[in-house]
Amino acid sequence: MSQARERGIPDATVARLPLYLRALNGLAERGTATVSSEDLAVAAGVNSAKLRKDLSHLGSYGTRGVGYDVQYLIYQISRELGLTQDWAVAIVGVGNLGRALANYGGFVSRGFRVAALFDADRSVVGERLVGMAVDHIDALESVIEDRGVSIVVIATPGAAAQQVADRVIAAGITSILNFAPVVLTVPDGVDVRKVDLSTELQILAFHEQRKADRDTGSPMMAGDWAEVMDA
Amino acid sequence: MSQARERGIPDATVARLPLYLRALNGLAERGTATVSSEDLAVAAGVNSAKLRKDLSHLGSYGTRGVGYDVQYLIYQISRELGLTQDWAVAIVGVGNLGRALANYGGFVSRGFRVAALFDADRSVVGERLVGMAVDHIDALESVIEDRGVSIVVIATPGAAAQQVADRVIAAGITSILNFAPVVLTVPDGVDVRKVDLSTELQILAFHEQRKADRDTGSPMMAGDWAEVMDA
DNA sequence: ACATGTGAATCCATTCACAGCA
DNA sequence: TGCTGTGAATGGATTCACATGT
Repeated sequence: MSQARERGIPDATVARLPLYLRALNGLAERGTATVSSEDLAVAAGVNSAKLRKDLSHLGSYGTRGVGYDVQYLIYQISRELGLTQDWAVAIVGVGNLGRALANYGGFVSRGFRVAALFDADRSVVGERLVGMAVDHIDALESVIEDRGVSIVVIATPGAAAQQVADRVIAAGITSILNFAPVVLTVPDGVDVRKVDLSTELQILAFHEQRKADRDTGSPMMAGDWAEVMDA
Repeated sequence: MSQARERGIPDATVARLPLYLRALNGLAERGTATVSSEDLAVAAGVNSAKLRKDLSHLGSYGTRGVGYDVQYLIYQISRELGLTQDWAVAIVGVGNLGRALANYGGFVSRGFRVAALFDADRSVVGERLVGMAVDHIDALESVIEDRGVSIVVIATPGAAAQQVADRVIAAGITSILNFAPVVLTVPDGVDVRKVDLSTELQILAFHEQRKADRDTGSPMMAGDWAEVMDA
C-alpha cells in the first residue's frame, strides 16, 4: 500500500495543495466537519479523481464511505507545505509593486512574515511600512543573516533582478519569488518561482484572439511583416 | 510537412511564447540579427529541443544551418499572440495592488492599454491614475462596452471577486486575469488565469522545508496535530 | 558543415473504473 | 451502501536523435 510519503510528491500535486488548503479553510469557517472528495474538489475547482490521487501522495487521511475530516486534513496539508513553522520573507524593491506586496494582507497569510524590506533608493530607505523600516540594499547580506530570512521576493526593475538574485544566493538564500520580467539564472538547488503579469496577459490575448477569429471566420492574413516592424 | 498552423497550438507552448518574445526583444536591442535555437533557448531558460518543437507549431520560420531571423521571429510570435492589435484592459479594484498594476510600466507593455479603472469605494472614485479617472463599479457594464474592453483584471478583495466576474462575463468579457485569492467559477468559453501570491509562497515553503529536512536529516515527526489546531 | 524540423521514445499527469474497506 | 485509494489506461509534454535542407 501507499508508496506515498517515502519520496517526492509530484510538482503538479504540490502546486495544488495550497488550493485545497484554501478550500478547506473556507469549509472550516462555515463549521463543516467532514467533506467528501467530490465536494472538496468542487470547492477547489478540480475533478475529484485528481483530488484523491493528490491527497493519496500525502498518506491515507480519509475514511472510506465517509470522507475527510476537515481540521485533520488542514493540519496535514499545512504540515506538508511547511506552514506549521513561520517563514521570514524579505522584499527587495519597494516601488509600487513592493509596497503593494508588503501591504497585501492575504499575501502574508499564516506561515509567512515580512521580516525585511530593501531598496537602492536612499530617499526610500528609512521609510516605515507595515511596521518595518526600509533598509538600504547595501545591508542585504547582513540583514538576511540577522533576521533569519529564508525566502526573498524580488520586486525590483528587471535590470536589477539578476544582480539581486546573485547576492541573496551568495548569502545562502535558496528560495526566490521573482516579479521582475527577466529569466533568472541560478545554480542547482535554488528554487525560483516567477509571477509575470505581462506573460499572463499575453496568454489571455492569444486565446481572446482565437475566439475572435473563430467568430468572424476571418483567416488571419499573412500580411507583410516588414511594415509593422520598422521604427 | 508541418501540420503546424492548421489547428491548436499546445497550451504549454503558448505559455512559453511570451518568454521567447522577451528574450528575442533583448537580442534585438543588442542588435543581434540572427540566433540559433541553442542560443535563444539559453536566453529564455529552456532547452533547445523544446524551443524548436515549440516554434515548429507556429510554422517553419527558421533556416537550416543558420538559425532564426530575430526580427521576423519577433513579428511571427507577436502576431500569434495577438499583440499586433492593442487590447483594452480594465482593472477592477484600485487598492494597493490595483494601483501597483496600473502604474507598473512593464505590465502594460506593447499590445496592452489600461482603458478603465473601477472601484466600489466612493472616496476613490474620480481619483486620477495613469491619466485616467477611476469609475464607480456601478458603471462597469456601460464603460466596458463604451471603451471596448476585452480583458479584465480583478484586483479586488476575495469576497468581491466572484461577483465582479459574474458581472463582467454577463457584459461579454471572456478573458479574466484574477489576483483575488479565490477560485472563480465561470462558464465554458471564458478564460481565467490566476496570479496567486500566497500560493507561490507556499510552494516555495514546501521545497524550502524539504531542503532543510534533507540537510538536518530530521525525519519530520508525526506530532500530535490536535494541539496545534485548537483556537 | 551546420542547425532546423520532426518522428520515435520516454516521461509525467490526468482520468477511468473498481477493489477494498468503513 | 458509499466513498476512498489506487492499479491500469489514456493523453500530453519533453527529450532524443537524426533525416532534411541550406
